[in-house]
Amino acid sequence: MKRLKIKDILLNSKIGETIIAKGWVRTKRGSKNVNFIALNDGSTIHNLQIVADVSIFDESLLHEITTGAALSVTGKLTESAGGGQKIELIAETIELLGAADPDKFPIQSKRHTMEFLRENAHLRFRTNTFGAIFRIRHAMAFAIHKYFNEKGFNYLHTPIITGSDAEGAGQMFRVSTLDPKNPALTENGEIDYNEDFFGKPTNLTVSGQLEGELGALALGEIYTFGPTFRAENSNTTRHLSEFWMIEPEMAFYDLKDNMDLAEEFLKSLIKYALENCIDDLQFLASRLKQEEKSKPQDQRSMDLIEKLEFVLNNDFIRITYTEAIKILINSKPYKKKKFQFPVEWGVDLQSEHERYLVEKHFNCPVILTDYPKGIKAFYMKQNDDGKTVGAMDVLFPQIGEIIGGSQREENLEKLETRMKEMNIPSEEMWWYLDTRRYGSVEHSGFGLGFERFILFVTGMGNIRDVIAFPRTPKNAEF
RNA sequence: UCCCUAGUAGCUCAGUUGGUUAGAGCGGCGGACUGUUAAUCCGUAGGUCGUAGGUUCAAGUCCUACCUGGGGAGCCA
Repeated sequence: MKRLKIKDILLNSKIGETIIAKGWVRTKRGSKNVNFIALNDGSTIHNLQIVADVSIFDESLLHEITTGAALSVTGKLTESAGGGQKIELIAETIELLGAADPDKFPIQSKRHTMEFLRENAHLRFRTNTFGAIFRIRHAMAFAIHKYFNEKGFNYLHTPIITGSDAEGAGQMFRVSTLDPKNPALTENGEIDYNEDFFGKPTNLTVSGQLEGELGALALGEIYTFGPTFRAENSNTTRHLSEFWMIEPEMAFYDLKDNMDLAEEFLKSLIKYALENCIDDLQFLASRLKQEEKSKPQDQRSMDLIEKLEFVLNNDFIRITYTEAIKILINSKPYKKKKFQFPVEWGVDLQSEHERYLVEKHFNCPVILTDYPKGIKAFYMKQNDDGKTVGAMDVLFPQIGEIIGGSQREENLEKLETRMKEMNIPSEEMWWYLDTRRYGSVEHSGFGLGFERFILFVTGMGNIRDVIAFPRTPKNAEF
């Protein structure tokens, strides 16, 4: 007899069949004659109810069936006599695969705080919430590859270790094999990187974009999907030191093509989640609703599934940075001096401004384009007005910037001038500039923060709860 | 990094203007119960009050420093 997964048992198995199920005990309830065991094997949010007649099992065995224990159960499927489920398994044999000392096992069959579960990240997979989150996370990773594959994009593996410090996306983690206590020194007493593993200073990547462009300008369309590292001392609900990023890069795409792709891409992922993860989404939605009950009426947000459907069925608002500034200057909070930070053309928008636009003014995802060149990266396409660049940021309610992208500057001269202005060492970037020397074409790309997107789909509030083992300043446990 | 806030039983929390032996619910354990749904009922054990100093006759409670968590801001995806 073959072991069946609980998902398949609940979906396909027939009343009267004798089967084997294996999994972990969520709860056990008992009375004099019969014990009920909720068994979960991670294949679905739903549990299989095991019915154990007390008279046919050893008392010591039943005693060891506690929350967290692993069991193998053989029995016959029957229509459930109780109300909570359609079918249940009448146990004939129960094998205790692994006990879980009830005095020590930290996960109880009750609500735990997210903080407590974060400290028990090795066991939190065994809760309904984290089971749902990680099944959805997997489904979204799969849907990303599926989407790009179907569009003819090539998955490009850009390096994790980079010798370039010109990516300009923030503080980097150094990669070195030098002895930190006694590093090789030059005659001047400085660290001699010639003696280091790669013969030069190296770091963990903060973006695969520059290498991605090299691939796109030959393969046509590529995407990367890999870990990204930022050594910034950020302590927020939306930042990780190690996170996953998806970076498509497309030849012959202008800014509008780029936006169209970003919007279609995000919607296809949401659609996939609604079509394939509805059980888990419904669980998270009801969990969220429970949590919202403690909040004041005006701070409650839309139902999770309604929110996903709303984003799926509505066009993203597309406006330029310049138009956004006008809207902000005419806004109530601006006139009442409620904004903490100034609003004027040329300064970067603060999250209070983005939140106003997305959550109050439009109440819809917004794509902001054509930012002042002074606040954006060197590689962005310089517009004809001489003041702005072809950038685009996709802003989502509650989360803020979920995608940052741009059309890339393909003109060698303009790019070199801009690099000089921004003190970017162009000698080190010879390989990047070569793409503009030989057969340069217009191209575009963007970066999607995977965990930020998972936050949106799951409705979770803290980015540390949508990655298995979060790395943040002062925390690299597990 | 800055601002705010918290740290008391395995978990979630209460603990009054400083005052005797620090409490509750859940969980655990023991028992009861004809099918439960986070079962229910009765009983029971369980504490270096984050750490180190200080003030005081007396500190869980006040002060200082540090550590850790949470929320917000900045940096960004």
